[in-house]
Amino acid sequence: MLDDRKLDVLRAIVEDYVATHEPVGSKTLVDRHNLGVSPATVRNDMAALEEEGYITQPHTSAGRIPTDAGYRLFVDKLSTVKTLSIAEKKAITSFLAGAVDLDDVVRRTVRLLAQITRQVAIVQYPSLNRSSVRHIEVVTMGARRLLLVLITSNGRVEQRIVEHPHDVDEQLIADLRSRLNTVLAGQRLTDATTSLAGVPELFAPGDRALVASIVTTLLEAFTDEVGEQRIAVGGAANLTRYGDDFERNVKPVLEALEEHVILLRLLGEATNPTTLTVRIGHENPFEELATTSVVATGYGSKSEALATLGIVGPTHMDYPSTMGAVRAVARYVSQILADS
Amino acid sequence: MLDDRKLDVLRAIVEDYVATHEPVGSKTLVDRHNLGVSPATVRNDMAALEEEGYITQPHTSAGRIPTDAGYRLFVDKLSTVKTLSIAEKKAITSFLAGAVDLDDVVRRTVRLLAQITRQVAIVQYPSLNRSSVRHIEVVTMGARRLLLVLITSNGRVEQRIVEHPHDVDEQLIADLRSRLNTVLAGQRLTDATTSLAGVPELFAPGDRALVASIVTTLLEAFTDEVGEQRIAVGGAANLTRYGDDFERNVKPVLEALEEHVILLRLLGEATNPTTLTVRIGHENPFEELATTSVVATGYGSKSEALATLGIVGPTHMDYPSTMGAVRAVARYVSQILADS
DNA sequence: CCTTGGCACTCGAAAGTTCCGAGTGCCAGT
DNA sequence: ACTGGCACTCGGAACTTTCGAGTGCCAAGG
Repeated sequence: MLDDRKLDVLRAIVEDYVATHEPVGSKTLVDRHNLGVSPATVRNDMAALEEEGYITQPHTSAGRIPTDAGYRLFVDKLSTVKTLSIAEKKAITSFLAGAVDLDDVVRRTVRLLAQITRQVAIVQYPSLNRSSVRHIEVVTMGARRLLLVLITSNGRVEQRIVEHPHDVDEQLIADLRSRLNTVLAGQRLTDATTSLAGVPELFAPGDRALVASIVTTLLEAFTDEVGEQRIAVGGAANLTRYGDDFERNVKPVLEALEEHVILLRLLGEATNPTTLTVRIGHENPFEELATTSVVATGYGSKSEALATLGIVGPTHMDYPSTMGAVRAVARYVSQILADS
Repeated sequence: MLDDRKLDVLRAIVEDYVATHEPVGSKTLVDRHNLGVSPATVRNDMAALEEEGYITQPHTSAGRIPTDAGYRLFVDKLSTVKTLSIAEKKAITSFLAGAVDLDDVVRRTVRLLAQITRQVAIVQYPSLNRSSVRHIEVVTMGARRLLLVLITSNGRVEQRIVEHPHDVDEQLIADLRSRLNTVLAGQRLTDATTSLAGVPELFAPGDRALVASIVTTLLEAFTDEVGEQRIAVGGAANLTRYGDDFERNVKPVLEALEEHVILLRLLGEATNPTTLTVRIGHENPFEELATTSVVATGYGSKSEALATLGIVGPTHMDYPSTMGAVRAVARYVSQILADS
């Protein structure tokens, strides 16, 4: 039904449309891409492609543009992910190498991804699901306030403030600090609940109320973190290149960028860093983003994804380059994180 | 030159134009606002106002719109900052009260500000300039890596990783931790340089290289932080309400939002929380943002501003309401921070 | 049987035209 | 000093015309 030449024509249409953002007709197509046939032949092929639902006409007498299905076929069968140039790779590593801490890695990654793809970039912070407790610090802040600091194995730091009714003995704090660390050090965050259960009983009855409230806050911090899933976004200015029809294309994306819950659903499950997820137009779970595609992948260790990163852009994006960039960035970030 | 009625007319023009976004003529003006005079009289006044540069005509036969100077006069002399309703105030306090840590306060503030002003909100993280060292933690991460955690008096936590060539003795770490805390506790970040200078000499010659590198990293963290000035941004989706002329109005703002250095200059110096800074159109330091106004103010303690927050929006915004909202949010955030 | 040149046809976009009325400035009258 | 009246301006909306890229179909040719 769809022989090789028809597929060639589809590929040419996609490439042309992505480059020009204008419906492409049979004449221009044979001019620009050297398919060895006449416009009339191409017309027949186009009719077949339209029949199959891969391309469509915006209005009766105009060229064709790819449908979501057309892009899908293009991505799956007709294109190969473009690898970056050596210069680009170098730029990536050197840009990421300057990061001073985990937050900085994420910030730099977003910026980088936005710059090289020229799209809106989204990076999920590494999840704490798999991480464990490195250290817990308890510090007094004024007479009746304590600051809890949680340091996790992947370098993330969380803090919580605990208020308490009476003044607290420094000795008690020191005691608490050492006990918490003994009990929790090396524990998975998800396992901490059981370990913490017995802690209050180790203290004198008069102190138990305070200790219990600290333990509760700590547990909250653990579960919050496991669930919360922070996200960084960048490159929103690239939305201005979407072309016109601002209301339909740009506004929904801007709105989605504000809602991290939506972004998480867009990014989808963290995949293995070698697998790219591409969601084209209506394939993504939000109707308002029907003219928008998502290219995402996991990052983290080779075997196990820590979190997801990706880009959001118009369906008529340059998939091979974008996919190459996303994949490359994910790899290099994984490398940086593995090193540190 | 400009009697009271002319000023009334200017006020009416600004209010009308802000409400409708359409040039306003003498007839409609008299209809909507009950100035007790005829359109002809208003026309004369308008001619005078135009002469003085407060209003202008987009084209010969259209109504007038305020110039930047017109808005300036309106803000300075013709309007009073609108106070929020009790319901709004309650909503603010309850929304901010749920914050779990400093980062969360900032995130919530941005969101809140964006929502009630329906503009793009910008919040600078509290500066460390005035803050002091609460605690320093040194934790081993694997055999050859140390994590430094700096906790400041205003609850901010910074982290740095230090690599080192040989394995490190736990005893040395404990020693280092206690000495650093002894030397630094309560010190202003800006004063820390001198205090830290003598620290390496307190250790055995063999350990001094390591200690020195830690001290250096710590100092870097101090100065970085004092200089860096992090920023949170939200409500970009409100840009879609700018009206058309996307390229001229929206694009530059989106671009500015990516550049935190630019945002800092836009926000300007932190002022006392009771003083609002309003920068209208060309008054702000970037030509591309000539159609954009900034409303900002400091927040922090009553006497001393910690940092700045504000909004960015089109020059034709509702200044009284916006200013009221910005001021109210700044006050409530200050209160929250003072409490914690 | 697939390909091609030819041809009549379609229809959106761009350019041109007309029309309307909100808005203006000015002046004479109260 | 204010007002009603009046001639004038000119941008925007609505309509018309023109243009040409693009199409589908068909008959002829390898």
